[in-house]
Amino acid sequence: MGRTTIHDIAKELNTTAATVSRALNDHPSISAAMKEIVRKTAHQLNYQQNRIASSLRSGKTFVIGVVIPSADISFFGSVIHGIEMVAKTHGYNVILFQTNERYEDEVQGIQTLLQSNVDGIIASITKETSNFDHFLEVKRRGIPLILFDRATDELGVSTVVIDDYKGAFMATEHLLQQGYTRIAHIAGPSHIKIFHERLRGYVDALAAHHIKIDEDLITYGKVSIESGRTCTQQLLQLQKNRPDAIFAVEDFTALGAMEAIKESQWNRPGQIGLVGFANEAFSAYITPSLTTIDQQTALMGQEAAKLLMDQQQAEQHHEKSPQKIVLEPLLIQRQSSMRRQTKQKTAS
Amino acid sequence: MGRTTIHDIAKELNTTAATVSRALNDHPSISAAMKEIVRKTAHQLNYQQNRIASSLRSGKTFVIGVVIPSADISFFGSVIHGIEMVAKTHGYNVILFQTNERYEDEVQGIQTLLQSNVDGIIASITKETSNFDHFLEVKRRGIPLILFDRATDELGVSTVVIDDYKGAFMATEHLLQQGYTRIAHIAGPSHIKIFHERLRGYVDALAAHHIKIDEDLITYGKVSIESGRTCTQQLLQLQKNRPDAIFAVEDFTALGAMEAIKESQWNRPGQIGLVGFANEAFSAYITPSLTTIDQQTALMGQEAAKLLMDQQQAEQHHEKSPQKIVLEPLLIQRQSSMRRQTKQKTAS
DNA sequence: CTGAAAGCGCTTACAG
DNA sequence: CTGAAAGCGCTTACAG
Repeated sequence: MGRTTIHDIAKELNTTAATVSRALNDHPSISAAMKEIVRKTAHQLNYQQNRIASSLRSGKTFVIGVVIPSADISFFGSVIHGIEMVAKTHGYNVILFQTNERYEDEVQGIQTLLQSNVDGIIASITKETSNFDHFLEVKRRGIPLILFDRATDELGVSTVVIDDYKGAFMATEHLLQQGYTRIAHIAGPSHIKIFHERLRGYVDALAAHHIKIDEDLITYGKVSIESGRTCTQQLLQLQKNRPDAIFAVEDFTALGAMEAIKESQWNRPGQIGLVGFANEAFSAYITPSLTTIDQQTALMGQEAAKLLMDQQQAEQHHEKSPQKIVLEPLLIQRQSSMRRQTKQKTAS
Repeated sequence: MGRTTIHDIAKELNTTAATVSRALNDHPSISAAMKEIVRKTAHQLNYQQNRIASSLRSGKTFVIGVVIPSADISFFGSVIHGIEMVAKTHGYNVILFQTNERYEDEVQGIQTLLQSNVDGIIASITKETSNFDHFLEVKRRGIPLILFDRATDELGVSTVVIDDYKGAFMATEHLLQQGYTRIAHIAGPSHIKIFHERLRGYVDALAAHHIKIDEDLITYGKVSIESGRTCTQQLLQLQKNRPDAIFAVEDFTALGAMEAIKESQWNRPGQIGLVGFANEAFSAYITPSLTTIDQQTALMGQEAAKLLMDQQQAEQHHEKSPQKIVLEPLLIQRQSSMRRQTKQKTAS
């Protein structure tokens, strides 16, 4: 009864725990013969290292903490998928902590992770967070910290984000290339950075193609299906300069826009172009399927984890200066933006 | 430099680490006055317990391991959401391990979790797994194990599943109540338990309403959009007894069926009823919106975590006999099954 | 190449 | 009510 320890193996072989430990950890000063016999015996006795004991002594836990709003949001589910995949290949485990967008939970999460002596933390901050003391404590302890998506420059840590500006630029340019000329934008609240960036991308894409910005074609929504519908109804009521295409700030807004278009008199395929942003799970399956911008969510997690793994190495040597990784958005072309409705499948 | 330990607090107060430890853990034999001063000092010195050290000594880690195919699948994302929420309120952390449906990864995951001395494991087994030795090892060590969704009776552990039979029964009965009488079923591979249960629910619902089973109306698909489309095309070609409704084994199959229906001559609203299973993210947003069965995924995680928390208590006293929790499926009524197309919104 | 010894930071019987 | 001491299972400078 009771798990096999290195002492059991040592006793079996008439040697010491120190030697067994070194052998199992492939320490260079142990003879090949010794390593061999130790490993064999360990296997025979069904030995499994006690990582807790190892961690306490060595100061390394091989655990990283991930702090996200909710695993129930597909975006974050996909990111932690990427994180865990990379972490695993480097021998690290992942502790998951959800904040549910609450600042207090975030503070508590960081504290628990510090108590657990994690070797690093990857986080996406809550919408509520404006005080960063808990993250500063992480830095003060010398624990590598990576922020993704919801990042801030205030902390001077490495970040992984997607290029919202470029994504919006691509979306708008795609509509132009399809031959649309009066492209409207349903924006989100401008004080939120990602939405502001998407607005900028839209504006600059038009400018780059020498199209004058028409303020009437920019409307500010509340990032919801309902809001997308309402905004679109307004846009379609414009007397002159009615838009012939809409770039919506994200897919749910686009979905509402699509409904409004379908209910309008301009409901023929290709009549009003539409592009969303996010590549939500539903966007491939609605009718018409929605052209959108993919955010490479799993890649985002992988890159964040890779940054963290790099910093694990770097710790020994010298502090690395914070890195800023900006992922390329991907244009996913589907039916909703195609000017000429060619024969296509709904799903793609 | 260096974290505050209980020894630092003890020195500050001219007492011993033992007393500090007891005070912080609210041990009954410590005076209220002592507890008060210890807590104050701990706070002043910014003390945080080292959970690793605590775990090594006490044998309890307050960590549970969760083993799932992938966090990138919305079903599992939702379940781990539920698990983490409950675990947190009980002071437990969650280590996440993904198998990506590979048996070897599952074995390795269980091994890592055992090395980390987790206090319990919640898992959903891979499609590949047919050898359960790694799970038996968990049992042998006396570590509580809970299986959800992909469960097996072979291990004699507690499980949380959804009532697939009942969900299918409800789906079929709903179509009957809408006035459909020739209800077809696109089934999945029958050797997979959940699909077989859904087939049984369909058959029994018809029987309960004295409707004779027509073997021509039961077709076996491959659980994909394409398969749903093909199967539906076949069904609609039946000369006599053409179905007036279809119950699809899951939502992607239903999506393919919906496309086939729309492309057919029976494409008027309410002409052919359709119900899916799973309440996938897209199902509310396609046109028409898809009636389906919700699997209460977050609740599944919560129930699994609650079972595990119960067993943490029980361990001290006596082994609890394994429990089997069967969750109620929820019928989500949307447009695709409505006989009379009343005025409705697309999303609900 | 191997061993003896100390110690990571806690918890907890055993005394008093 | 508090203290002295042992020990959880490892790792790792220090000797030889």
